[in-house]
Amino acid sequence: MMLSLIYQIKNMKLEEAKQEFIDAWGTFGSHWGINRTMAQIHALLLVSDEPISTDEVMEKLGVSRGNANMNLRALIDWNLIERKLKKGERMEYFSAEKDIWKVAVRIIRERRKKEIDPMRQTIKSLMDIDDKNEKKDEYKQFITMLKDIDEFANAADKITDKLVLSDKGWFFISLMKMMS
Amino acid sequence: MMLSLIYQIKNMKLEEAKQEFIDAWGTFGSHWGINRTMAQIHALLLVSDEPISTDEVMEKLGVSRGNANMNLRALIDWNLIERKLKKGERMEYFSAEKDIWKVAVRIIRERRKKEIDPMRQTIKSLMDIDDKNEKKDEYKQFITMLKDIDEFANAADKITDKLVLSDKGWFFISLMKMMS
DNA sequence: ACTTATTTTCAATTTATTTTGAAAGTTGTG
DNA sequence: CACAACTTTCAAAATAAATTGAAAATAAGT
Repeated sequence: MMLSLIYQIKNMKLEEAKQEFIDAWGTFGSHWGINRTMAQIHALLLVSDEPISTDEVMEKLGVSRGNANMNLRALIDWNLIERKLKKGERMEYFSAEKDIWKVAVRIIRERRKKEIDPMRQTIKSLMDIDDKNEKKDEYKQFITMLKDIDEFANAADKITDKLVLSDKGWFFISLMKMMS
Repeated sequence: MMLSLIYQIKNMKLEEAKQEFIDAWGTFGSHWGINRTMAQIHALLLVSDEPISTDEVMEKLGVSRGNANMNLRALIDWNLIERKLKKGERMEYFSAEKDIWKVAVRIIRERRKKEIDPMRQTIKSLMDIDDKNEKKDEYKQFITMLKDIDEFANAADKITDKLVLSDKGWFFISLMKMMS
């Protein structure tokens, strides 16, 4: 009895820390084009040992069923969490990928899809404008700028490809090589 | 006379392309935590040979004076554009850093300030929670996760430091080394 | 000190994004 | 197939972010 009280007290800080982590991850996420609820659900699942149901998400984060559902689906799309079915139960439970390396890689991949790929597409199409002006300085400058942007985007792509394709140890070795 | 008409026609596509670039950069920017007007002003200055005044920005982008002013200031804060004074004139003109390498580095630096630094700060403070629980699995797992996040953030920091400190050629060489 | 040109500020408005909640849809079970 | 258990959808409401515009502040010239 006394023991369980102490246990409660001891546990307090851990629970507080987890809560703070959830909030921080939510704020952080919103700076990264991930909406707050989505990031918070993700954080909640990251710190939860057991798979969690939609109702638990609603309760722990105080959000509506619709919101919980939509963002759980989005997290599945991003491949950050997965559906877990408990035998005998119909209700869906969700658990997060816990390997932070994989998490980061998947977030980066999604962001690239939204942020870099469309820009490269546009830049590429703009470089196709007719070259009757090729002698004009203004024209040359513009094309040069587009090329430079594309070159940079290409480097960013290369790095993220590396990231996406390699495993953690491998990437860190490459990184060290690069830094030396 | 005829010549100037042809000149107009020829120039058309370049101007169209520039306009499309401005729009695209605006959309792109908004995926990166940079508001549309800020990104569009930046694009406008990137494709403009001559320094441009607030009034020209307002006219070319169809935005209010307040908006133009605020975002021009923000771009100066980010070190992406600078004030140019024309002798004899009181009005301010602005011109953009044209070196895309530098532009990218500066954007990355600002984004890191907003997105990575505060998160690392929080993670660090969460790792300080009392370790009376050190034997508990749940506690250990949580701390391990925080450590992993920090390790990843640290790697991201290292890469951007490299980026910020090196010049373009140097960085691309490092990149090649890394890729090999 | 006054006038005029220019920039800055910021409360109010507009626009964009997120969230709600209840109805509609789906699925498994007797 | 009817019911209950659960999930999905989406129009409406709430919230957050960007933009306006006009007044206040600043600076330059006379």
